[in-house]
Amino acid sequence: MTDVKKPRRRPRSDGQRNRQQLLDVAKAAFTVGEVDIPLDEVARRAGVGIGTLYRHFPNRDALIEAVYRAELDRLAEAAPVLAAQHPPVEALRAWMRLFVDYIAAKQVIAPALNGLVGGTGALYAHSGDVLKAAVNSLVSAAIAAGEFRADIDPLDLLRALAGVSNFSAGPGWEGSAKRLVDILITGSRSSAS
Amino acid sequence: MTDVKKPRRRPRSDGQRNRQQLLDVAKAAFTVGEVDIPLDEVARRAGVGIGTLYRHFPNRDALIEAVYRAELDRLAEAAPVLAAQHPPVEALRAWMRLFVDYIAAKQVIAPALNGLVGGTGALYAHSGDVLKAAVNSLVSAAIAAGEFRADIDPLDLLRALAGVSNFSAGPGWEGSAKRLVDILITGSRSSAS
DNA sequence: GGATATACGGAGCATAACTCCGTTTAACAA
DNA sequence: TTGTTAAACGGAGTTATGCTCCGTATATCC
Repeated sequence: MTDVKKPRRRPRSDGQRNRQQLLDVAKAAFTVGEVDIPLDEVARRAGVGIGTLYRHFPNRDALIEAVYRAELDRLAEAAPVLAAQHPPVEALRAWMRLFVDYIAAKQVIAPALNGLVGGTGALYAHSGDVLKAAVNSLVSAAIAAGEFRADIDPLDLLRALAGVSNFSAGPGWEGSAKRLVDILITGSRSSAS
Repeated sequence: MTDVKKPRRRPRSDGQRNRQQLLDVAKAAFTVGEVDIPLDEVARRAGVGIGTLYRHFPNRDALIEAVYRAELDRLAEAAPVLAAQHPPVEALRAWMRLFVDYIAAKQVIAPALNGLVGGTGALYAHSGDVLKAAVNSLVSAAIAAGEFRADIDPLDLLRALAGVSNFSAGPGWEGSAKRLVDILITGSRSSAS
């Protein structure tokens, strides 16, 4: 019953190359706002056949997810680094701001996030976890240091942050988002009422 | 150049009836989670031809928007009522909780919200305004009463709230969302840090 | 160099969005 | 009530796009 892996052969080099090319093209398109780009077009730009695209990514969501996941992983990786460099609360604040910056710079996350939530939700199952773990560690540290109330749910903060990404249009958006980070931090402090 | 209106005739009754029927069917479908329901199916359930649907709503987004807008308007209307019944901060808290309840009860908003943000964005232009006005009045009152810091942007709170609607799956979600409301309120108080 | 698993490509199918236009009907006036 | 007409209807047909299928090509390994 155990899932046996028998990698009889090393994965083919052309396969990996094409896969990466597809991801690059897709990411580039999403970043420019072409969220609804036809998959045929993605394949064309990547210089591969449509069949190849579908072999690597069984459907549109799978492709978006792959792009999305890579970005989120990088964001999550920043958490431990920040935790090592700053006191708990400031580490959290810095991370949340990074989150905002990240969304502001690459439109990948926000648009990809939408249109997926309504779908299978399978994306969140994983990607959620990796981010969840990141905030979790930061918030736990703040609570352990007595800076945060013990009843703060890290997910709450993540949710609020994700919301901001939905509105990532409009001028002055970034500053607004960073103010929100401060509100959230302040509201979570143990000294607060 | 002024936009002249000459309603030579009263709008036809069957037209209005069909339009309403389409809205009802669509709302019902969305509420049950059938966000991707084919428009032919919507027309069929409403007992009208596909042509009729498209005359009333030029495309899918227009239909979703119409449903969505009606719901948001109702939510916005609650703001003045609550403001009359409670002191400023509590009115805001109550309204934000209503927001959460609303999302929890009817899945209309969350799924419809997604898949539209990535689109034309025209939806937010209006619907945003009506909600914006609602929160604005509540927050302004709280600031005027000296309960909130003067630099609080009502939109920040709205954004955070909208984010929660994205994660409206998973157990214990509602309680979590309400905790977030409290965090936001606490973080906005003038007494805080 | 031969065998074979692995990957490729793109024609073709299915589905769903959206258009077009001939037919029907509600509103109004005489 | 009946005639006129603007308004609305319906659904066949067009187009666009997601996705499948399978014969061909090639990287890997021996």
